[in-house]
Amino acid sequence: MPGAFTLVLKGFSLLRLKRMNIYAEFAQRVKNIVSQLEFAPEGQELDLSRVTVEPPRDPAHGDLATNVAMLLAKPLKMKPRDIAERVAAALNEDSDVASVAVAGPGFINIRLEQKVYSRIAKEVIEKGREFGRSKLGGGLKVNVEYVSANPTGPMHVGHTRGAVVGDALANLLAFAGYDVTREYLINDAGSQIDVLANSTYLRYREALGEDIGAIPEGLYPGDYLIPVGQTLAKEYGPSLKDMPEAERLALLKQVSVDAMMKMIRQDLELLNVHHDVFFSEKTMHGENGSIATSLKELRSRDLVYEGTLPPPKGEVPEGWEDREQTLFRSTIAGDDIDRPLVKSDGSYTYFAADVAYAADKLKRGFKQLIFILGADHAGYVKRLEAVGKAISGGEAEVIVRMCQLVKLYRGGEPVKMSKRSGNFITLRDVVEEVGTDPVRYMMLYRKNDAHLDFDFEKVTEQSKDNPVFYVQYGHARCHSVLRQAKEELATLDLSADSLASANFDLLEDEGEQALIAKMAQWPRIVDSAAEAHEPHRLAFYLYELASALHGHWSRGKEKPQLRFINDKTPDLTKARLAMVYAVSQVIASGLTVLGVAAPEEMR
RNA sequence: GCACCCGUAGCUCAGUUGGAUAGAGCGCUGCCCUCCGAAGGCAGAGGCCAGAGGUUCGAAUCCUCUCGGGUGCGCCA
Repeated sequence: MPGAFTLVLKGFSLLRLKRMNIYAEFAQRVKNIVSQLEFAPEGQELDLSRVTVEPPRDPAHGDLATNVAMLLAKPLKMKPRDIAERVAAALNEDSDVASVAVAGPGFINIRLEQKVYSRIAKEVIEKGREFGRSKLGGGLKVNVEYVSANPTGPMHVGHTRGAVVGDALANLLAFAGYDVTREYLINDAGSQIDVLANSTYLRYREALGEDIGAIPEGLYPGDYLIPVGQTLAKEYGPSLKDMPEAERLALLKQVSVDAMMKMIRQDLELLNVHHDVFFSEKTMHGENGSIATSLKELRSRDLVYEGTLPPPKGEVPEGWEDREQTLFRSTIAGDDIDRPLVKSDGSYTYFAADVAYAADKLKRGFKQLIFILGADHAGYVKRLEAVGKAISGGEAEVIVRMCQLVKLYRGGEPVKMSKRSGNFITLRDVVEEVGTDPVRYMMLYRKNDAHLDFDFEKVTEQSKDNPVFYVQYGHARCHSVLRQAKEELATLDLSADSLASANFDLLEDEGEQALIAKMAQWPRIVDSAAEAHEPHRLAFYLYELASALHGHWSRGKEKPQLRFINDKTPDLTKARLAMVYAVSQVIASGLTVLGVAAPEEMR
C-alpha cells in the first residue's frame, strides 16, 4: 500500500531537511513535548501520526493550531482541555512562541514571535524561487504519462486539459523532490494508422493531379494531410503507385506518423508542454517484441491464461460469441473481469500493449506510474491499477488522475463542433486565440476531476474574474514597486543579498504579517499538492497570495504610513521592499511550476 | 443492468486528506484614486453542503441506501 511507503519517505525527508516549513517544524515540536510530558502509562506507545499543525481557519486565532489534545483524549482517557492545558504550558516555554491559547473543544492556538516571521521572510529572500522546493519525494523515480494523443491529426481541444494537468503535475513532482520522467506513448500500431496511411495516399494522388473527389467515409478528411501528400509527390514522383502494396503501406505509415508527430510536438510547444520520452507502441509488436516476451513471462507467473469470459450483463452486443481467448488475470488485483489480450484475428489488443508497456516502465525502475487520462477512459482505471499491482507484486504503484471534459463557450453560448467535417476545434485554435498563459491557468484553476466550462471571452478578460491576470498582475505590481524604489532611492541596494539583511522585525503591521504568514504556507502547499497529485492547489494558493498582496496594497492608500516606499524611514522601507521582493519570488516560483509566465509589467 | 466520476450561495467553483462561526470570484447593494499600477480594495445581502441513516469528542469530507447529472461497459484505440 502507498500509505506505509509514503510515511517512510516523509520521515526520511523530515530528517534530511535543514529547514522545514514551520507547520512540519511545530508538529515535530508538539510531538516531542507530548513524549516528554509522559502522558502514557509505562510501555504504552501513543499514536502521534495524526497530529497536525495547521494555520487556523480564522487568523484571529493565531498563526498555528494543533489538534493533538483531541486526538489523545481517548487513548489517555483524559479531557481534551486538560491535555491541552499541559501541552500549552510546555509550548509557552518555546522561545519562538509569543502566546498560547486553548480554545473550542481543545484546539491549541499558537501565536508566533515576530522573529519567526523575520526568519521566514529572510529565508524566502535567500532561497528566492527555490523557496518551497522540497525533498518529499526523496528522489523516487516516477513516470508521468500524459497526452499520448493518437498521431492521426493535430491535437484536438479535448487534449488540452490533460496536457496541461500532466505537465504541471510533472513540474510539481519534480519541485517536490521526485525524479520525474515525462512520457508520451505514440499509438502508431493500431488500425487507425492504416486509415491514416490510406488517407495520406489519397492526398498523394491528389498532389499528383488526380481528381480524388470527396474523401470517402472512413478516411480522415482533414486538410492537414494535404502537405504530407505534396511532400511525398515531390520526393517520390509517381513511383509510389508502382510500389508493392505492403512496402508502400509501410512507407506511408512511417511518413504520415512522423508528420503527425511533428505537428503534435509543435502544438505541445505552443502550450509549453514538454516530454522527455516519446515511446513508440510499434516497437513493442512483432514476434520478438516486448509484448510477446512480456506475455510469455506473465504466462509463466500464471497472470496470463486461456479462458472464457461471461457475456456482458444487460444488453448482449450483436455478434457476441462465447470463445476461449488469452486473458490477463486482472481480477486478482481488483478489476471486475479478466481482460482479453489477443483479438480473434490474432493481433494484440490495446490492453496487451499497455501490459507490456507497464512492464517496460517497471523494468526501467519506476516506482510510481502516473497516468493522466480523459474522463472517457474512466473504465480503464481499474485494469491499469490491476496491471501495476499484479506485475510489480505490489512493489510499484499505479496512480491514475482523470480529467473531466471541457465544455467550450463563447459569451455564454455553447460552441458547437462538427467532427465529421474534419473542422474540429484544435488546441492550436484555442491557444492562438487566448494565449498560452490563460489557457494553462484556466485548465489548472479547477479540480482535475470536475467539469470545466471554458469561455473564450471570459478567459481573455483582464479582470479579477480571470485568475491568471489577477496573479500575474500581483507579480507585476511587486516589480512596479521595486522599479519605483530604484528611481526614488538611488542609494538603496536592492539586490537579494542586501534585502536579506533587512530588519524584518520592523514589519509589524497585520497586513505585512499576513503576507509573510501566507508565504510561509507555500512549502506546505507544494508538499500536499504533490502528495495528492493535485496541481490545481497551487493555482488557488497563488490567487490567495495575490489577493493578500492587493489587499495590503490598498491599505497603503488609506494609511499612507503603510506604503512600501518612504524616504524618511530607510530601514523600514528596506524591510518592506524585501517583503515585496519575497512575494514576487513566491508568485514567480509558483507560476513557473504551473508553466505560466510571470511578467514584470503588464502595461 | 453494472462500474467509475460529480451534486456546496442565483451562476462558476474552492474547502488545508475528519476540526472551531462552510469560503472566493461573478452578479446584486453601498463605498474608496490630490496617494508606490483602480487590470485594484473595503463593506453588505445571499447556505437544510442533493436527501436519509450510520461511524465519533467532531462529518461538506469516511461507510450504506435513495434521488439527480456525466462517462464507460469482450476481440475500438
